[in-house]
Amino acid sequence: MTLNQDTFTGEYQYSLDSKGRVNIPAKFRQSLSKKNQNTFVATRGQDPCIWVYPIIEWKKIEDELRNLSSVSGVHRTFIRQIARSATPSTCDKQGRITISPSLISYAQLDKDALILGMINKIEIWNPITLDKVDKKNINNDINELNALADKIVI
Amino acid sequence: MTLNQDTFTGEYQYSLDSKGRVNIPAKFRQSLSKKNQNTFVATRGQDPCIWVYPIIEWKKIEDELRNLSSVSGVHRTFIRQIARSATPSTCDKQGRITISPSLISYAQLDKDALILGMINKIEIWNPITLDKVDKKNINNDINELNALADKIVI
DNA sequence: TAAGATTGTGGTGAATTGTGGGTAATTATC
DNA sequence: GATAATTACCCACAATTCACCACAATCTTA
Repeated sequence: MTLNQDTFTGEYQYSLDSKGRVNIPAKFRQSLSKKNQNTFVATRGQDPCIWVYPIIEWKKIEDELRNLSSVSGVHRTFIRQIARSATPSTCDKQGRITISPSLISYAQLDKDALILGMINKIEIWNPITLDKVDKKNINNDINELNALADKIVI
Repeated sequence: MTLNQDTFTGEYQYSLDSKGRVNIPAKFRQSLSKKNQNTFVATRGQDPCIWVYPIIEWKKIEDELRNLSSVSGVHRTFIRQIARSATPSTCDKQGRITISPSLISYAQLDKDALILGMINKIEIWNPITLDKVDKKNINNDINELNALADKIVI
């Protein structure tokens, strides 16, 4: 059975090699629609991880950013934070993308890279970091989860 | 893979040479549409940095400025800041543009130049200055930034 | 269970890119 | 109008990046 296109689920532990390359899980590559031409855009996540978008999806963000006026200081800061770290990367024949050094250091990536499917995007974590963040969040979120129940049915 | 044209993302650290030349990142040059004929317009940014527009994009800004009424003192000041320092520059065969001495001193540029993609334009910073501005912004605008992020980032 | 196909990882060579310097053309100055 | 200064253009080298190849481990299928 074929799932939705450009939709990512699951968890994979791969290695980041000495040249900053990580493998994109085969299942993710299969889900990726042809339009993307095997290209992703990696950028800073809101958490200390890397967000990887199919390029088609990223272009939507780009269009929204384009409509923000640079007369506003807040807008400028926002655009800068998102845009400066955004780097496109096409899968090589082995299915890997290259991560820029600044993103690697932002996500504190070492040898191990944990790849998470997040439906419309992919997250890359240092496993240790994710562990810490998970533990921290367990205690926090009960109220907000209740609020979510109004929005989504599982 | 072809991204949107005339759209710039990413961060690059290059050097400003003794003749006031900076390299335009190869990726930016590839993104630049033919119509621009490898020509940019550099001007003062609203932050202490240099803004570099593809000439086509710059012409749009000129049109917008034209429509601002000079009756308003704020408008006049705004137009003056941007217009007086605007200088066109075409890439040489190595992909560099020349920055005018007055812009160099405005952005307090030394040997190192940090080039940022800002979607529809390019920013050139002294890395140290950007660092300071970053730190200042982190504390100020968090609420507004989060609000923006909720709207735009997916 | 065995054979085939697929997937993840490391390394190598070729093409591209960034940087410095030198020469010709243009502009400004006296 | 001649000279000096500045600007623009071109060449060459070094470093980096990118695309490809090969192997080993894993999964699939008959």
